[in-house]
Amino acid sequence: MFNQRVKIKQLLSGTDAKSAVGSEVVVMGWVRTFRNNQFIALNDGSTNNNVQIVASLGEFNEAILKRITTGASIKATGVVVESLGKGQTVEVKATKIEILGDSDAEKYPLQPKKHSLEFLREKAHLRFRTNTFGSVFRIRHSLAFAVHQFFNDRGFLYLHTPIITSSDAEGAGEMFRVTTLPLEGAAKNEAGEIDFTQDFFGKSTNLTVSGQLEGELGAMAFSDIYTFGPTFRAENSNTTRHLAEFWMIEPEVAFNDLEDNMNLAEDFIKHLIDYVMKHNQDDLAFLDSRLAEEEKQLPTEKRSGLGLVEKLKFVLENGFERITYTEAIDILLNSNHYKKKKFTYDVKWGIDLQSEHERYLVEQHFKKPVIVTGYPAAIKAFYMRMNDGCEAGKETVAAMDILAPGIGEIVGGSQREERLDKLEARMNEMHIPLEEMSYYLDTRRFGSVPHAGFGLGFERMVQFVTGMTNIRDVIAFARTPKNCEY
RNA sequence: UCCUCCUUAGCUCAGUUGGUUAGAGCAUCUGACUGUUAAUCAGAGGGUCGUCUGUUCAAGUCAGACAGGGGGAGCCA
Repeated sequence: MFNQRVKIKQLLSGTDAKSAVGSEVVVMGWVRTFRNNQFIALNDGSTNNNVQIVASLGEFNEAILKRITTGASIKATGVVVESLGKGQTVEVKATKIEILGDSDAEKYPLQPKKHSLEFLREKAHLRFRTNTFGSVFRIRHSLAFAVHQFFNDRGFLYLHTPIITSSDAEGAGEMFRVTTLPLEGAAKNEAGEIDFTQDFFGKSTNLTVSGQLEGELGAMAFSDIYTFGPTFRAENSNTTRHLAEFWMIEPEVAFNDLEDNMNLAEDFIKHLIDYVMKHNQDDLAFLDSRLAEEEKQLPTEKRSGLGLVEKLKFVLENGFERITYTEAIDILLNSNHYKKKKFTYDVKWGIDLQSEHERYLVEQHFKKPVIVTGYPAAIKAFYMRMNDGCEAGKETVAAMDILAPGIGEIVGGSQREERLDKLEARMNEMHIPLEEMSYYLDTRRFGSVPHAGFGLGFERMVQFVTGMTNIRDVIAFARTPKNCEY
């Protein structure tokens, strides 16, 4: 057996470290730096912290030492000793060092210094080896685990909704077509259009933009379900908050109303933060200090004031602000910001809230996450439940968006329209073909119940917890317009 | 898709009102030193200044087009 190593995280962890002193260990990993021709900072990705391997002078031949370069992989055998130097409590005094894989120092792109995120983005296959991305992706892993833990503990069923779908009724965005038809010379029908009956599925198909509709079907049998999978949008969005391929979590719960839905979403987000704060302290501490350093470069008025860990703690300890859309509009209209005409987009009842409006509410007015409910029906999707007793022309739906500082919309959800007649009327109004959605309407025909759900953009959550400002830096290999490397 | 900024050594960046041989730190190589923490010291190599076109006696510097990237907006998660 080759692998009898101890993971660096375990080797360095408080109680284990002391008790290991005097014992022989094998560690394997990649060289971060080699200082003074004696001290190897070795990392294996289990933690942000490096273990220091000491190659005492004169005990190793030059040929081996020359090959200990940044990026090289080594296997070191040695004895755990209390460190003579500062900066670490224990270190490994090497008795044997084997080079597993050389790394030409002249060609290896990563250096023991700060690189720009833009540069590292172009070296996406190597950036995992940096402190920043190491921490980001360990936290991403923890968040994914915490998602399943949260729902599993609450008796939710993890429903795998399809990635290829034929439904295009939700209108959540532009879709990627899935086809095996040839690009040129595809069969045409009598009308001169491409004949999709000749296609693999016998109809036009796309990559999913949301698992919600299928999720609702599951909730109508299992009561509580969630999905967690990749989602695709072919929108030409070039921003720090959008990806063409991203991961989304969509719980759907029978018998929940909008308030239950909000409570679930708030508990969920807090659970995710809590889990990471308990399990990724080193990573958060590193990202915290990284952000603090970055903030120092900013002019005072642009600084956020709260450190990353402070921010997460604050969110954990305080309730999310809950306001209606109508209240939000009033707050905006009464703000000095509005009176001084500082908004680019006008504010009046009926508009969709613009980024600048959301940012004002979250970052200036409330300074905490805000849940906005009761949006105008005209700007929301067909499946959202119509609120009763609305003034004519001011119909609202039981929608809710959670807005987070620095990210904007992190959750979008609603109580669904469970009344068949109302749902059909709404679909007709919005020109959604009832026949194609017959399977969906069946849930309202046979034992319909009030139910609600929401979607949380996983990458946006990772952004929020890590403080990374560009969404391309929280997914391993980002897919964005004109960019599908690796 | 729109607005805006950027592109100079492997990396991060400087480069004056257009002017002769384009600079620094880190990295690399050579040597010295040796309990270092992005080690230090001395020296060396390394650039068709994003691409193309134009203005000019002369372009890294001015203008235009294109490409790539950043930030913002829209669409949304």
